[in-house]
Amino acid sequence: MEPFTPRQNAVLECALQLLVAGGERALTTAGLARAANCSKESLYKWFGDRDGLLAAMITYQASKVRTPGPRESMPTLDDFTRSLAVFAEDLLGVLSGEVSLALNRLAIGQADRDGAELGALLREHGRLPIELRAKALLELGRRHGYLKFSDTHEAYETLYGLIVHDGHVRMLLGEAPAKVADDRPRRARLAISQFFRLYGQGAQDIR
Amino acid sequence: MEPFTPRQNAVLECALQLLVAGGERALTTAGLARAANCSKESLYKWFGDRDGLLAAMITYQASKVRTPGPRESMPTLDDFTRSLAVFAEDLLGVLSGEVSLALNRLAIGQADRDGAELGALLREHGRLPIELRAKALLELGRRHGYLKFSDTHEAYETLYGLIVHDGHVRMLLGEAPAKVADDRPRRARLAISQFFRLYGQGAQDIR
DNA sequence: CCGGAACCGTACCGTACGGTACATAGATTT
DNA sequence: AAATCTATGTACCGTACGGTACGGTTCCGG
Repeated sequence: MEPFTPRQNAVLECALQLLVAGGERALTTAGLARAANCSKESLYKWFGDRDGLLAAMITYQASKVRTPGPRESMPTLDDFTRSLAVFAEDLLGVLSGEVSLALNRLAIGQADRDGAELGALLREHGRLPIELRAKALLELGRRHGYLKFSDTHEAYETLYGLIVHDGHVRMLLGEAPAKVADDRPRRARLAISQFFRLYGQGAQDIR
Repeated sequence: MEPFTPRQNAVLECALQLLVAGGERALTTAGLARAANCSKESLYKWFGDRDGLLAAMITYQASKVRTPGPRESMPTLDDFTRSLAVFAEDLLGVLSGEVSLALNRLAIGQADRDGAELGALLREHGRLPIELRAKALLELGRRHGYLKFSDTHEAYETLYGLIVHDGHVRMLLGEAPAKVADDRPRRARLAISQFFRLYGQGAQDIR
């Protein structure tokens, strides 16, 4: 939708860097102009507004992350399980990333102003792609008879909860990501194992 | 140390109200002084600092919430299940409360400054009591033979994930609590049902 | 009745930041 | 070569807010 120019991308990258380093308070228009060797006037010309800049940062960051669609070949149950584990580790990796945390903090800190525009943006560009990818994966598993569920969304939310627990909020509150996302593979394996016990073939559907 | 005087409590209550209504930006010292009919000088005398005020707000709010210890009588499995469901609904209720959301947003918004003091405070006074209560409940269930697990913390985190999913972050990002905590009892029942399938008696422990 | 402590209301100060204006320098077009 | 467009850097403005100072008032103990 808004492919920025390379120059603008560089400025946005710089802005993300500032945000990660010092939080929102460190991201001032003057500071960004100085750090990125551009003028404040250009900032306002390009992004219109400080809020516009923040929004642009989110869409820019989202444009960097690509969510690989599931490879269609999914022959064995073992492959499918591995795919789920990869998803789980990816999810934990993304959520514990510095930039992700900084942007989420930013959006949450502004969730009261103007209808939570940034929050909506973050949900749409950040969470939705992940959600769609996971749901596609789940339904693929169901098609192959590895999973059994009637409500895809419910299954997805359960999977998310089993993987993340309350780790995301704890990290957002300042807990060290290392402490939360520690031993990511183990945690991913456990979550997937639990998920299979709830939704795997052979488990009766919940009602 | 922090039993505040009634007058100070009233001021803190007023501050919470301002925070809920308009977010952090609406919570200015001058505005609070005006709304609470007190002087800025008193604010600084009592709380030392704006950050001190924010910290006081958190401890004050925490002091209002009491977590009932589990009643020791827990004869039947049905009673225990009901207790778990009550915990689940309580948890969803607390997390979707206006004041809780506002304070979490506040702490997250400041999670970059001075070692995330507010975040630590929130974890200690807000989440820890809930965690302890839940763990006590879980271990009570294990003592009665209703549950089977080796790692209490792991079981607790799983329970938390099954109940909350990513609803907390979504609400923090501005999604309507009604949309997330909608149909709380159904969601609580589902989560407890799933939890029993993972950790209930008759389920082999995970390893 | 007196003196002091606590507190209110207001005024004030310094500063930081969002946003605008302008003067200058390269680059691109005509 | 002249003109135009774009971008930089600096200077500037208005405002909002954290923090402090001060005069006036109420309340309480002696």
